[in-house]
Amino acid sequence: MRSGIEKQVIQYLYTDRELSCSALSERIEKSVPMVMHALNQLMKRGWVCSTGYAPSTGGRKPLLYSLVPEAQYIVAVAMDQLFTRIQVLDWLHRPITQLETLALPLHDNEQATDILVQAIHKHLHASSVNVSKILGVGIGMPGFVHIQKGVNYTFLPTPNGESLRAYLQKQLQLPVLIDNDSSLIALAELRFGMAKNRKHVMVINIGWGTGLGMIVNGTLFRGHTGYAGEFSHIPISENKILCECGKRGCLETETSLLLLAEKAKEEIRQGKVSQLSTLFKANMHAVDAVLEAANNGDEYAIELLSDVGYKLGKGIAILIHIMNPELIVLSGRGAKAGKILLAPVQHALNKYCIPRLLENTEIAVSKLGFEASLIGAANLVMENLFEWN
Amino acid sequence: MRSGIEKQVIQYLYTDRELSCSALSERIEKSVPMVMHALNQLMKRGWVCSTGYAPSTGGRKPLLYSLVPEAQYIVAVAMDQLFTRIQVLDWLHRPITQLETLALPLHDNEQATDILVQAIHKHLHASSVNVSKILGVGIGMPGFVHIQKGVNYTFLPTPNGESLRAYLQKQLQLPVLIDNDSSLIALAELRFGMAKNRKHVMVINIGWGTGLGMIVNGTLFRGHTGYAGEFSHIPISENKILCECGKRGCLETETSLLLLAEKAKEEIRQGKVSQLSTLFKANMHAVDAVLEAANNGDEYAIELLSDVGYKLGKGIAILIHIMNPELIVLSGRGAKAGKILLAPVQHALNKYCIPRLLENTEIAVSKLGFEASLIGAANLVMENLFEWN
DNA sequence: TAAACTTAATAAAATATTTTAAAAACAAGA
DNA sequence: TCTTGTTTTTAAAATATTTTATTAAGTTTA
Repeated sequence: MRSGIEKQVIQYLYTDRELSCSALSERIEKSVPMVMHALNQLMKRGWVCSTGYAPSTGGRKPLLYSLVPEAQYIVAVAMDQLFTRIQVLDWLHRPITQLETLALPLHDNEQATDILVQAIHKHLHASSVNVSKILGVGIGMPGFVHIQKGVNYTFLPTPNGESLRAYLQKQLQLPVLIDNDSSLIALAELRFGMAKNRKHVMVINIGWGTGLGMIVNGTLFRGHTGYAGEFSHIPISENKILCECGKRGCLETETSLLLLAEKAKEEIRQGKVSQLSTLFKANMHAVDAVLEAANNGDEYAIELLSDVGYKLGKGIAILIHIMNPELIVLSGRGAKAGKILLAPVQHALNKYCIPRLLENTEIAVSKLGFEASLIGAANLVMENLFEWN
Repeated sequence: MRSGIEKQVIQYLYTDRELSCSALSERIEKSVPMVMHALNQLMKRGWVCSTGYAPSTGGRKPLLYSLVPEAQYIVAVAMDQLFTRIQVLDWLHRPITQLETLALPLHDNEQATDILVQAIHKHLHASSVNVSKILGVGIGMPGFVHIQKGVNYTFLPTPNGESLRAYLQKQLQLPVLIDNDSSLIALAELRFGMAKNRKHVMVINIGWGTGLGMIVNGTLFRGHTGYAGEFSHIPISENKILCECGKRGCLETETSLLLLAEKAKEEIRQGKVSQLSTLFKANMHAVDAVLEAANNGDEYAIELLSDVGYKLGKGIAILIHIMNPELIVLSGRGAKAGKILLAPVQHALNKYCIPRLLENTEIAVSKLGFEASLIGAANLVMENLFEWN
């Protein structure tokens, strides 16, 4: 990739699908002749093609360009503490292989890394994807991920302390990029979701725990050592419950869906009346059961989620005071029940936020939903295009 | 100012005092010939001069350049809720006039703006400063300041709703820049203090209240509508004390030095033994009395400040979790007693922070101290050089 | 103490990039 | 329908910027 312009053209076409030469020129802030040159180079390589004319806006019709979707593929991997999803996507996020979900608990799991490698290997072999067309593998994972070093300090250990990224790269014989799951969800929202073209957005990853991906000045914010957004462990609660992190009073102890599901199970056992009693027996994770029951209007499930929403809202109030974002996006697994969470979150914000700050902050539920993690993983590969060795 | 390079040369020489052409070239990321040209232009104008050779680092000695300190002056104004300081500074921050401090309470004060105007007018007249050499007036002030609009929504009202900046500009017949006081303190730390050359720094403005200026990605962070860093009103306390902002449980209710002084006065009245009983009678603000007593080793004052420090530390723990900064600077009026605050802050951080985050976060007391506000105000003018109309 | 290696400053050449000009394609109003 | 004003595209010219080469000045090593 000679010119930086070519790279930018690819990235803009990836996020915006179809753009004219002059539109690209404005975005990249380079002259039309230079962008035209880059487009011609990319067309020669077969990565870009023109896709007809856009309607005139008062003058000559602009010729539109877009990526050739099937020119290159990306392996997107979205991991959480319990499940891992794998899928090959093209440049339009269209699935090339069927989504594969495997149960892969990461906690204290020495074999996790090798299971992951085997799963990706098998996925690629089972589907007859042309491996030479694969640009790279993007993996979103929980834990303290150091992206420069390519290390995950929390999960997915490697033999003899090699960096996870290097190990995966060696095993898979493909370029591999890893990042924190919440960061990738935020990235997905920034490029393709509700945070698109926004500057300051907080994306809440409502999953087994509570994650945060921060968009600051239009880019993903990582902080000094890459661990910014440790939202779930801010000391805020007086409940004294011991958190996984070893401290007490973490926000996570009040908003974790995993803990909520435990509580629900216990109360159902003690005779609470709810749809959940049957759903819990179905082949479905307890958390998903609660989310589904709430969406079906089950009073008890709604009550449980509302409580989480209110506590979350108090945490978000802190976030708004410090960051003054224009938008808060509720995303991740819990976005399925986003509508139900929205009201109590808003309620808490009204109570805990200075009106001048709140009035300019929008609260929304992700439209990408649970797909955000996969899209973010794919996007990670695209954003780091040709920067690996 | 024709070229953007000239502006950057001025700004780098302003913050770094003396630099060689090649050092400037590296910083500005422009070739040596271009920077040389800009330097020559600026020397023709009499704003820049060469100041001898630097020691060799293995080859030819570099010729150093710096600003001509007395070429232009800046009026720096640092306001807080009770006092306003005014001083004319040169390009080396050397005082051209004597520091003037006037009591100017801003709360519910309709005349505040005109008093400010008159004070600046008088200050400039009394000292015989050549007004044509004044580049502009930089003012740091508390309240919700919207810098684009040049408006302060909290204090300093203007007749018939004109923007504060426009009004001041008209009245003073000089370019005026306004900004939030805590932001300017952070800016001062970034350019001349402990945050220099750092990327992610949180500067705590310990004053009558508790302010926060945020350095993110090496620049001052303002958020969506410019009010980022409303640290003091995060809902964190269970004390239920009604805050000025109208909410209960704000951090400010636990860390405000003004409230602390009130408490001290009350307890002294009830017979508490302390140096404070005599200091309170001196011609000194009660808050300064507490700070001084603490520095003198007064047990009661230290106890009061330690309590504030611990509460503040809990708030800072939240900040660290969200922002993952490399450095926290305790600055502002309270920095005088910074050493006393440091221990309880550190104590709270050890208790409330995830070790992995804390181990990469330095906590320090500002060396600029109370001067930061004036330096920040002057710097505000320099950073917006030639951008006004 | 001279040769070899550094770094800095300047001038000349080469390259990169933008600006301008012109042509093509289209819309809207007279 | 023709004219005028837009916008896009391409080519040519002008400008901006960097690269290279050269000279100058200094340090280090043999």
